Amino acid sequence: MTARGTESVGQGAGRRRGRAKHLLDVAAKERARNFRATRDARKTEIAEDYVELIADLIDSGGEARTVDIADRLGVSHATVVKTVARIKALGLVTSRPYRGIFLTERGRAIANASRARHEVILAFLRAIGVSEATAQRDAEGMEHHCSPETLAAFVRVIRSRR
Amino acid sequence: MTARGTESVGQGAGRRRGRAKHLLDVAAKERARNFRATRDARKTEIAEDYVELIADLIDSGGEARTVDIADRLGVSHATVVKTVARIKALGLVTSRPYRGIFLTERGRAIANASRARHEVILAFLRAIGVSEATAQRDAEGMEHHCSPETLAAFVRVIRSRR
DNA sequence: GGCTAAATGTAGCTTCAGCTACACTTTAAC
DNA sequence: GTTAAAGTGTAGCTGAAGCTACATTTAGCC
Repeated sequence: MTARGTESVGQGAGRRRGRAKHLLDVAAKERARNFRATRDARKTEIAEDYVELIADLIDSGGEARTVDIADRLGVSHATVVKTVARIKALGLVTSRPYRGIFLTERGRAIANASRARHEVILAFLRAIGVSEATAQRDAEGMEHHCSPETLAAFVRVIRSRR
Repeated sequence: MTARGTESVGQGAGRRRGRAKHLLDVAAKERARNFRATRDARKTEIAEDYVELIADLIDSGGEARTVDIADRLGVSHATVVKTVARIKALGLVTSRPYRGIFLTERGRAIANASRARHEVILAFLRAIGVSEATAQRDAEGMEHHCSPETLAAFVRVIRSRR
């Protein structure tokens, strides 16, 4: 706060250094928090994508294999191996060499929550008239950035359109 | 397709190797494309966040400085310097040592588009009853994952609620 | 005009997600 | 039972985003 900036609060657009901090900082801090939250979401979304997909594979076919995950995600199998090791360290899955990949209780809980959110967003997008293909695509991206409050609002919209 | 997998299409849930490819692959490829699109979005969203913020700073205060960007984004100034170098290489901004950061025409166009999307999402979230703070937060994250089609649907919802 | 604090830039590290290339197991077909 | 293809694992690279620590430049104040 030792800014010897011009305290001339009549800023305007032309000054070069020293801005009126104080008030503006509040909004800035607020925004920084939002960006931070988004960045944090970015870090967890890959883990969520994996457990959600693994749950799908297990539930619909019996087992989750490295190749299947790689195919569905569109990445190389080596990337899958590495990422699975990471989420294993996080306690979300278990695996033994050359055996399949399984969810821990925590992993299963996250997968279920993820899937529920995904379904809500998908249903919501369909409800407001978005085409199936686009809904599928956008839901994948939006999924990790919708707070419970927003999801609740989505549910209200879905209900109101039925 | 030299898979000597059991061509027994009556798959079920118990088999270990060799799955019925063919039909299932279509859905898998489709999904892979969605994941790929989301990953690609992830790569561009930081660049978009930067140009959008730089545009805001320029428009509302006259100049975009490294510290201001760092403050607003909640990252260290070193990170900003590095990222600005990257988006400069992409042709979105210009800068000279110890001088401010400015948008190129392309950068300005992207910033404008980004801001427009942001505003639509914000208005939409407010319209369906999401609180201001949450709307601000979620808009930040959703912004990069809404296709034009979805945005158009949002606009329709906003209109229908006025 | 000098001095000092703020701003900026640089160096070098970490983690993560992606890749290719190569090595090793499993398993299914014969 | 062998054997070769499919699947899995490992090594080592890249690029991006983040950090801290240190060096340099700028500019406001006296």
